[in-house]
Amino acid sequence: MVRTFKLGGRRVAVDWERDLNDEQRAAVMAPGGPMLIIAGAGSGKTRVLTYRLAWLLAQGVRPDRVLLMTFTNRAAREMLQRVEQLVPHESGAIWGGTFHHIANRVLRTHGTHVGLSSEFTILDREDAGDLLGVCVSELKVPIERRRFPRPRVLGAIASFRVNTAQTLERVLEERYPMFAALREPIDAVLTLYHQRKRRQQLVDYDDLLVEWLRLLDEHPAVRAQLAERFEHVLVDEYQDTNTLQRRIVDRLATRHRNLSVVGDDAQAIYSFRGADVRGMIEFRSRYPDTREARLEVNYRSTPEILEVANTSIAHNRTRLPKQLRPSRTGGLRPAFVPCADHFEQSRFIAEYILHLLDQGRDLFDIAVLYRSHWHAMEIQLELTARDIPFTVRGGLRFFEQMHIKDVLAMLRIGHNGHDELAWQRVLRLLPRIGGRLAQRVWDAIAGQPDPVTAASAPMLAAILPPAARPSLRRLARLLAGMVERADPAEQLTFVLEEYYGDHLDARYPNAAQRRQDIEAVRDFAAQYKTPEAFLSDVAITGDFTGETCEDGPDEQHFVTLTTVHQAKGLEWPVVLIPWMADGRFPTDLAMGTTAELEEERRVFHVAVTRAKDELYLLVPHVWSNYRRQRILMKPSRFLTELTPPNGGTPLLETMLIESGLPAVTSG
DNA sequence: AGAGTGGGCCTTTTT
DNA sequence: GGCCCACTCT
Repeated sequence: MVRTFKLGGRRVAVDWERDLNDEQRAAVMAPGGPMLIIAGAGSGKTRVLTYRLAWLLAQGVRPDRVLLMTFTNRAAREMLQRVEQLVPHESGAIWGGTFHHIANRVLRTHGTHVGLSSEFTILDREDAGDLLGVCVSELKVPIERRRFPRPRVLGAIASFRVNTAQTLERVLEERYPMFAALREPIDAVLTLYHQRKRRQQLVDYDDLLVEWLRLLDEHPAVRAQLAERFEHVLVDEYQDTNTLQRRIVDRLATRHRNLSVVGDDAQAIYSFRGADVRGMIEFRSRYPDTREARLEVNYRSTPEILEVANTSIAHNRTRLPKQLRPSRTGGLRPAFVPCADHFEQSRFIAEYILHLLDQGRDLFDIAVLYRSHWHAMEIQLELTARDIPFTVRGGLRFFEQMHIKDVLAMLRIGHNGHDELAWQRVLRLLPRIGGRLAQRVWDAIAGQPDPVTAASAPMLAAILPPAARPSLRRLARLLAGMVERADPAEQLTFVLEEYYGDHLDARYPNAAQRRQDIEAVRDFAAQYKTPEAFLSDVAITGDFTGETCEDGPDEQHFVTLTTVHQAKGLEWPVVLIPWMADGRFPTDLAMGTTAELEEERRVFHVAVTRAKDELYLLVPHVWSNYRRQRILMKPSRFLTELTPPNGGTPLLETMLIESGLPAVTSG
């Protein structure tokens, strides 16, 4: 059945019959109203969302009246591109992106209602931490009560509070009991932090959402305007939304009530960020007339892999029961690989990758997925030693690396001369200037209408000790030259050539690599016309590394190393999961409560369902920790619980490591 | 006084 | 390995 529609003078043809199975088609062609699409891993969730969008457009819905909320900007981009191919329409007309991205867009135009000028600056996590640190020292919190939370932790506490819409007291009791006694000083620090942000027009990630919701709640006219505008609201990865986000969605859908949410409760893995699966499980209680669609046919994995996934997740109590059904025929059984220790584990991974290559696999076919970044350390060393090319997704996000943040800080000063954090950062880079002198310079220029000009005033250097004066003069000249250039790419080139390149050479052994990084940023920045557009995108998304890989001139192939969290939504023919030991996966930090353990099991579920053909689960039996103590590890309970109690066929094939590996080195 | 440097502590997941 | 603190050098 091919239905043809006339749209914008162009005939579009989509074969809804061929491209979709019955389950998918029901979801795609559903009428308006609230709809919950429960989409198991690999069941074509993205396809359903894109075809749903295409269907709506084909029905005559105007693209600019559709809102698509996704978990990453990349996901939005990919879906919208696909929709454009299916149903040609004006590019960029559909609003799509992460909650933070859309919030930024909304607040740049309507923010004045909640006290934000359109020029506000977005703080990333490190900036927020720096500012919190300043607040702690300003309040002179009595640190003799030793364990006062670090700025990072303070940020996490503040974030958890707003994202779950709870009181500070409650958050401390439930998640940070060790700090419960410090509620008052913590509260004082957070209050000061909030005041400082507002006074300087600074907005952290959470503020984007908080202020968006406040805008909708306190300004009925704005809410009416936005709710009227978005005739259809679609939310991806609904299982990972938090209270704040769900409230925003609810407000936006008040007028038309055409709200489609898609997700998989078995893949809810962001509770540490305030997300709550129950939001999805209890969707119907908020929208009693919800239409439900289920996608349970898995197109990705072999039946053997799915059996592991199904058996494992069945141990969870908080879930919407479902069973992934294979569309593929039988393949290899997933393998359990016991290793003597984590060195042998790394060697196995390296050698097995070489073995897979011999069998005709490509490096791109293979991924190593782990629970925490540091689990990959020895593996990286081993792969490097054997010249196996690999890429590490995440870890330090690209834009969070020190050298990238340094040059971005210069651009931030050019965009907003009153950006204190950027000034402090840049000033502290200068020889003979540390935190104290940086503060002194900032105090001198902060009140000036144009701090960049003020910094070049000849008299200013007099406030510094003689040794520090030349570096300040040089910085002033640099900034003055930079702001003469209007677009961000040129500014970056200027900064790199005139100053930062030398700085790198003098300071880092891998200066060439860092220089390349900055050049990559410059190339990325070339698509932006103004520094502001560039800087806010960079602040909200670290979603850039993928781009360099694809657009890079060298078509190099590599194995992927990534945390499970960052692997979500991706797939590989061969997946290796190291550290399948209790205390690692599940991590011992999340084995306290049933809820935590169930979340860990969902992380495992995500990991397993990334694999298409082959899955290897590795357990090192001994771990030598940083104190060189040798610690015995037990196989993960996620593996032992897979074994049928009364002697059925085991789900895993034990794969013993054959000799040929170098002898285990001691110490 | 404040910048630079070496030693001890610990390791979740991220828009 | 990364981060904070205490110590030493200018």
